[in-house]
Amino acid sequence: MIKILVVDDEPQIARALRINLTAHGYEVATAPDGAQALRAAAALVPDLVVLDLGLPDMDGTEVIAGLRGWTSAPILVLSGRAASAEKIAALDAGADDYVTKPFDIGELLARVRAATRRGNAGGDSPATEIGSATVDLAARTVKRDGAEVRLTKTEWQLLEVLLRNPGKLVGQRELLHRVWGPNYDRETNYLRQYMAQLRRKLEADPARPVHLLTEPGMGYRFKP
Amino acid sequence: MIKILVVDDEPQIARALRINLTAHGYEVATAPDGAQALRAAAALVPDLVVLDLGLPDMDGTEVIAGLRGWTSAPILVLSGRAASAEKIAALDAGADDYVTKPFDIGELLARVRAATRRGNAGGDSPATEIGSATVDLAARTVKRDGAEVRLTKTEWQLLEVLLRNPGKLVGQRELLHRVWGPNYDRETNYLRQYMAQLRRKLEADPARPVHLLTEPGMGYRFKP
DNA sequence: ACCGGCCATCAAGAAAGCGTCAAAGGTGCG
DNA sequence: CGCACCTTTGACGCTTTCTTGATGGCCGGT
Repeated sequence: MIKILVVDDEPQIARALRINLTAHGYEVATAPDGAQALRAAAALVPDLVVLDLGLPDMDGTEVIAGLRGWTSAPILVLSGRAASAEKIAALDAGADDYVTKPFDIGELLARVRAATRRGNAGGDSPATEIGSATVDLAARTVKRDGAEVRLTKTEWQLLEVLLRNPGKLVGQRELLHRVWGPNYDRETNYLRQYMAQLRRKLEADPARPVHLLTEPGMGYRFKP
Repeated sequence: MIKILVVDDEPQIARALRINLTAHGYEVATAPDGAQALRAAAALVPDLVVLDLGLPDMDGTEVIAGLRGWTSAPILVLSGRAASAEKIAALDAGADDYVTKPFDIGELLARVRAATRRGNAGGDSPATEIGSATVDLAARTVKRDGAEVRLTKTEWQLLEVLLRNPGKLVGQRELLHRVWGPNYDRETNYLRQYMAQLRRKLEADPARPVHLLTEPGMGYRFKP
């Protein structure tokens, strides 16, 4: 979850931002002035800071400088002042973007996405645990006891369908359709063949599977 | 020297930008339309692109998409339209900033500084190790045992996609799309050809690659 | 207890994908 | 205009993977 720190002394604006950002899946914290903003930033280590320049206790550039001392998280400045000199000062102090009030909330969200996109570029992907093995669907890697395990294309496709429906039973026909195509309905021997291979590569005891389970007559199930 | 590509169909604006940017120590190239912009970007590999959205031949978001396939250099959009929907579309297409005309040249320069600062200090160590070879994506250089290794344009594009996803599997369709364009889907022989050349130039034992790996039936992977 | 259905496992032949070599178009440059 | 380099093709062994068939075990129904 991406953490955003909103710094604004006007409660209604802070509240509006919090609601909008939270609704879009961000984790939001707020601070009403510069001192608390710096403290909150140190405690939370946010991934992005939305900073109003019109704070009661400190100058905006000081806050930026205080943040830039130890973090390189993007800083998106809000301000009522449209003067170019103000913008230049903020940007050169270390801000990444500058939006003048009144602002369109959709545009602000787009700028937030643009700013966070860069940080996410080399990011990690979610991994699923299967007993002693770790499966990374995005990277297409499997690690087991530190060693890499290689899966073939068909094995990946089958495993992916199961892992994307954790705990749920997936019918044999659905598995066949998703992996081999709509013309395959009754080739359950394919499933047996490849489930056995997956178990051999992932389960601690392939003969007695714990996570890749067979539901006789119906299908298969991945149990986390 | 930081290279900037200015894309604008209005000669006086392009000229004004070139003069101002050059005066501030940047190396500037210009392009009057989208097609030439993409060609110039491929040839120059700029560190930043200033892009006017009102181009005669292509939609602005198409140009952004075309650039984003190749490079992750910051894109600063200029536009006469102040509508939020336009801004959101451009930012979500991959732009990093959006400035409406008429703009203050000082502010633009500050935004250029902010965008380039992020690229330099953003924590990305531009040098990647591949066995005995050292690849610098930003400088477009490869050194191996002290000697320079030359890569062709296509080789660079292919290598860049892989290196930007370290450890991750990149599907062959995605590789074809990113390097040769969206009309290439099944020309896996291209991939074989160029992967072989890259391995010959980078791997210690091209016949038994350690870093540029093949995942049969799926794609290729760069393993650090 | 017998039988039939379903599943796991093993063992081939068939097919697809990969690496490599070689050579024909294109393009830019001197 | 010719040259050099890069890109695009084509073809051929070779390995890996997919497909297919056969065998034996487990379980519920008769």
